[in-house]
Amino acid sequence: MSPDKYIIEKTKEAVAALFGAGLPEASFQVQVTRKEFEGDYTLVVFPLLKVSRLSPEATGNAIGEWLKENTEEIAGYNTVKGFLNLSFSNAYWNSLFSSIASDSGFGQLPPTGKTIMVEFSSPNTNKPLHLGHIRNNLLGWSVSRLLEANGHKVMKVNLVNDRGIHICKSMLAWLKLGHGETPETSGKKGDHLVGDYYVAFNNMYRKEVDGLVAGGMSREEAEKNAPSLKEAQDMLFRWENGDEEVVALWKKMNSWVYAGFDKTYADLGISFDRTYYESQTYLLGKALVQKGLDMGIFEREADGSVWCDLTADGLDRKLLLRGDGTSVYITQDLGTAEQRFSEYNLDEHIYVVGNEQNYHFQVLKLILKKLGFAWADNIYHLSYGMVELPEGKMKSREGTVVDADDLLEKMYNTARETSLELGKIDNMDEEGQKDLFRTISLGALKYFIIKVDPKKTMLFDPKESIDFNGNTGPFIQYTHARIKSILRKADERNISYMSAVADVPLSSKEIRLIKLLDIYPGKVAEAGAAYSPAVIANYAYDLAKEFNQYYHDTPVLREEDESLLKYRLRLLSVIAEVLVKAMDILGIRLPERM
RNA sequence: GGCCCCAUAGCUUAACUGAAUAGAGCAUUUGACUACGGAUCAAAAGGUUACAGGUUUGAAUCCUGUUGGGGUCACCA
Repeated sequence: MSPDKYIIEKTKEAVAALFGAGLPEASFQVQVTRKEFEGDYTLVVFPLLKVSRLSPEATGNAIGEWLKENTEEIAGYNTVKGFLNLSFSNAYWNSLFSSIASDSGFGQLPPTGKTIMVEFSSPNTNKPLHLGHIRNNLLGWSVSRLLEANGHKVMKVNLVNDRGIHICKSMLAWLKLGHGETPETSGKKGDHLVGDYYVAFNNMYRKEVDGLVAGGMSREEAEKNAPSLKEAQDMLFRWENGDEEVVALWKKMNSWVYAGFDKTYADLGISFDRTYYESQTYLLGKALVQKGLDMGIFEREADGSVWCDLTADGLDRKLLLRGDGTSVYITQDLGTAEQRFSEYNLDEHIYVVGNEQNYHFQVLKLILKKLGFAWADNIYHLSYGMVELPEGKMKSREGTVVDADDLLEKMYNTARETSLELGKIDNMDEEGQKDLFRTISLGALKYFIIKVDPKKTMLFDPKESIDFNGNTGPFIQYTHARIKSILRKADERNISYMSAVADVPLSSKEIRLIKLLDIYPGKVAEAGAAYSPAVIANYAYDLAKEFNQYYHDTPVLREEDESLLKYRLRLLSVIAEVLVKAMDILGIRLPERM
């Protein structure tokens, strides 16, 4: 049993024995003792004063004395103000560590039987992925892994927005200006190629608008009537009516984009269990609109459009079907949600989508609830903040968008330069080096993004790139490489430490390390409940830092006492394992050497 | 304007359900390589947790108001 739970249980007994009264669970609060005080764990005694009817000090001392007398594990105590600091016996720490070390599934919580779908990434096919998508992808991936560690069955899905006016714009520009250019002939990655034509369209369009305005038309009129926009709209119409030529072009250009996306996803190390395409789902939801009309919760206007009035709930009126009977974004979201919940019998559905869509998801849940779906409550919008640059928001018009592929390449180069400079891997073969540079650069990027609380707007400075020192991914990777290096040396000396669980005296730093290891499963649960991989990231850093401090003044391999030597090596190996597990949740690999 | 989110050291950021002197990293200053990995460690300095009230034994955390920033309120997705 974990020390904090143990203390709570025993304190309950103490309170009953000493004061003859019981208290609710919430009255018992235990925390790790702060460094500046003597002790391992601290009981907050204030909530217990009600029944003790004594001063905080007297209450703490009475409970401390009782615990010391009546348990083997608690060896000492002191009370400072209202805080009872308890010290566990050395034997207790030894046995706690051995139970952690022998648990091969440590940190993996028991199966819950729940199935959770996580939708993330969800790109448009008219432009390449950028920094914002990276945050989305990394969050979606790590939350999925986190929920798996919490014992859930997780299904990762992507919903590709492959249809609509935007892709028609790229297609149109390609027809007019492309001269048959392909990824092969141009040497461009498919998503970038198509993205370039999207930009080209907008340039063409803007010129037309300016021309019309110069000819005396109002800007508003001009923006609606520019010929290229009309053409794009016509193309969308033809697409919706299955025009073979348009559909063939659409398929061709989308296939280029998908090849490009696949490369970026592979570079990021993420994958999906299923990919949905809007071209196949955009008609879903119409039946639900009819159902809502039948139930009387939706209303049809004279022009045929259908609305849901949410003003009574403090929201607005929401359009669900256009006057011409076609559906809008939310219509298909209603439909896909229903389809997914029934097809996979989901217990929960998480959407990893930026916070600019908070309102959308609020409306979505509310309408589903009004339609009578109990599972509407099991939809969770994992809303994350934007990634901003030092000069402010990323704006495609101003060319400040940080491209995902560019960024990955720059990170790779930085990692290579730094590693080669340090010269520790000169004897590694070329493939091994490349793999290492990739691991380090991705580790840096992923950690940098994931360690920040998802809901906060975060700042990313590409010029300064990303640090490799301090609270960073590479610091944790480095720590792991150091531990592995020590363990390799132990192997060379044929020291077998894997089953070393002797009764040895532990230093305070060793106890701190064991304490940290012990709270890992709790951190996984905490992070899972909050859908926040950042908790795990910060935990891994704490553990790595604690190890570095310990290691600096404890020359492990020089220890002459054999049982102590083996014990310490075993401790290091468990630290390395836990680091690997924690970082795996974040999608970050830890190299054996670097 | 209505609704939602955010505000912590010069910068980037922690702090689970309220708890001890608000933790880190970067940058700055200083110290530690005759090493089991210096991508390290030790130390200094840096805070009225935007502001004003309130609740509480106790508030960065909860409540009210103010200021500042962002988002959203499309027959776009």
